[in-house]
Amino acid sequence: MANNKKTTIHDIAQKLNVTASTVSRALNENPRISENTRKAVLKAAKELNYEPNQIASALRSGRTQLIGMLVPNINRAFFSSIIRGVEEVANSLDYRVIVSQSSEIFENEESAVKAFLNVRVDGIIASIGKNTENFDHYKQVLDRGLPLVLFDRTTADLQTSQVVIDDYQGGYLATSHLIAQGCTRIAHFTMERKIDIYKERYRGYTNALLDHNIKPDENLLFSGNLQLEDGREHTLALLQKNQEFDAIFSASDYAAMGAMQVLKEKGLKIPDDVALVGFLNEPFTSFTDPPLTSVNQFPIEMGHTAANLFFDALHAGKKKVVPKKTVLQPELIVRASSLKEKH
Amino acid sequence: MANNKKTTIHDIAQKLNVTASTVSRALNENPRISENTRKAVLKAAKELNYEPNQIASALRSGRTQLIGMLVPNINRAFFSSIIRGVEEVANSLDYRVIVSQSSEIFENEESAVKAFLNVRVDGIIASIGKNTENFDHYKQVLDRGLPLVLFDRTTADLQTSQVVIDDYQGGYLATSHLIAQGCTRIAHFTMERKIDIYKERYRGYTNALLDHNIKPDENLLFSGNLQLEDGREHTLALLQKNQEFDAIFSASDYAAMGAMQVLKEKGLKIPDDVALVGFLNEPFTSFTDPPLTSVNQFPIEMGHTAANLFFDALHAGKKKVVPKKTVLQPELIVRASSLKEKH
DNA sequence: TTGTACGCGTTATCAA
DNA sequence: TTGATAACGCGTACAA
Repeated sequence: MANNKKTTIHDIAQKLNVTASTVSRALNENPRISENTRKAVLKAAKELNYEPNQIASALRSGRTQLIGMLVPNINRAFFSSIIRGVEEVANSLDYRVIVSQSSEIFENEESAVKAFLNVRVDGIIASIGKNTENFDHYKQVLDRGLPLVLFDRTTADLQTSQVVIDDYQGGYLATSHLIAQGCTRIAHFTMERKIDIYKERYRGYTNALLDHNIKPDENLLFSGNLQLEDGREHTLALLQKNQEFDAIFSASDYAAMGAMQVLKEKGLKIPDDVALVGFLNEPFTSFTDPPLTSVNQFPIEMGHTAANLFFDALHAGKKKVVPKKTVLQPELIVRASSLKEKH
Repeated sequence: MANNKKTTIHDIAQKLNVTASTVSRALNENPRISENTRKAVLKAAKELNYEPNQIASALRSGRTQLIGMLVPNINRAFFSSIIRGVEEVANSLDYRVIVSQSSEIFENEESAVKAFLNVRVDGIIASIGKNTENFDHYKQVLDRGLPLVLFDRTTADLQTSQVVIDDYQGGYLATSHLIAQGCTRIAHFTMERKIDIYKERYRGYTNALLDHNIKPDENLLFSGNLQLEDGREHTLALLQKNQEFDAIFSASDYAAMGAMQVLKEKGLKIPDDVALVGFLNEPFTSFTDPPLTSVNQFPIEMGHTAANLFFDALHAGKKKVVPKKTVLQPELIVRASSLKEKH
């Protein structure tokens, strides 16, 4: 069946007694072509089962229709959903997405960007690694005039478009909700990093307290890696220090999960004794017992936005547009872990 | 800083007063070159900040170092872990992975494969969509002599390498474990599809019963889409029909989760009244209450294996090797949902 | 061991 | 509107 030799525009040209350039024009919606030859070319192309060679096209035109996408971890629901969002937009415009993951390792991040540049991607969409403090590899991308869009984990050191969610608002929403449920002694689990997102969530938490005339208490603040184990430790510490508390707002669902485990082990009722709110809206949050209230970051929409910003920059081309920063509003998904009976 | 013009092998050649072909050979570990010039070229390349243009190389050599990877859903833990596994191997060999998702829609699957061929990937690693019954697009890949590796969702209609887990063994392990816990009335949730995997799990279930002299009972068998809602319905049906049962083996964690919810709502104790085993080992299984026993499919290892099979086929080149089928052994992860007190 | 010459398939720039 | 020609950057027979 399948021809061993792939047909090229020359084959089509030969068949129609025209030149390859005419065929190329016909295939690329070039206006400098008559409607008749255009139709003839399209017909012949179909007959000969022509498939364009994008590599040759890329070499000549300098455009590969490839987007390099860099994420810390592909098998985290948040990131894979963002990839999905980017893909949806990209594929609809006939672009392909190349994915690499840094695994939060700086060297991987550097080499992935370099690899992207070597395959001559048309641009890069990336989320910065936790421990990255040097951005030269990203600057190289910008120096080459390629679009670079950052999402979620961004930095002010790079003058480029970015999309984040309003982490402050997320922290504020979560905390206000707990206060509305009657909680006044609200602990917070956070992480100390250069990354802004945790600071913002913490700021939202603090301001929500202040706005409701509750004085933030340092004894209720815990910093760690926000993994399940950290949540367990923080909660045990809370209990051991005999701190009075009636709620926990964790900047990550995993640490919230650790808290839930410990609270249940100690016989405390959720949410009546301690109300619980996480952050990320990981898939598992609806499967815990009780289901965990959390902050949804709309990852698919974030992917859509990142892709749109990318194509904006791409189409702007040389004439450097002002980088745009899009801030998405998060949503508090209220579940049983924080919803007290009407009081 | 960054040169606007990217340096090519010609620039290096000029600087060293040699020809581009010499530079090319030096850069490609071609043996037909003296050690001296090789070193000189490498030095000059570094000085001029040379980065190879993989597009030009691909056009000339016919190899893009790109692997097209097709999955039903990128944001399912099982699949994103497999992607991760493939990436690890591929990147270490300087290959990049292009990911597309079919979303279980046949047309997407077709167009993704076509897009892969257009960018001239060196081969494809894919998992077949649920509803796919026509494999012509995959046959085209094979006709072109490109490596094609199928994972998890495979078909006997295609003569190509594949990697699956031993679903039969998974079903057998799960069921035997429940029997060892003293269960004799074990319900099974399955799905009716052309895909083999569910049939195999069911076969494992049946044979485990028979091997322990338990007669399979059709009244304990439920077929659906294996989503949470299906699990709920099946369990309610079990209870309403007043069927005697002391365990449920669900071919999916989601349906098992639905069962867990209903059982708890009805005041039944897990595992004492009803023991519960799922399949997939989704991340959430360790966060449920009680944690859910499940069958681990080692997705990352599956990705490694798929990549290795891919490179086997790639290196075999034209001399069509016999397609290999690798069967990975699953592992039962025993958690509290099925672990009864010693009896 | 190195150079010469050409081609991979397409697109861009002329000129007609 | 179409054709002729060159070029994108690299790899590889073949010759030297």
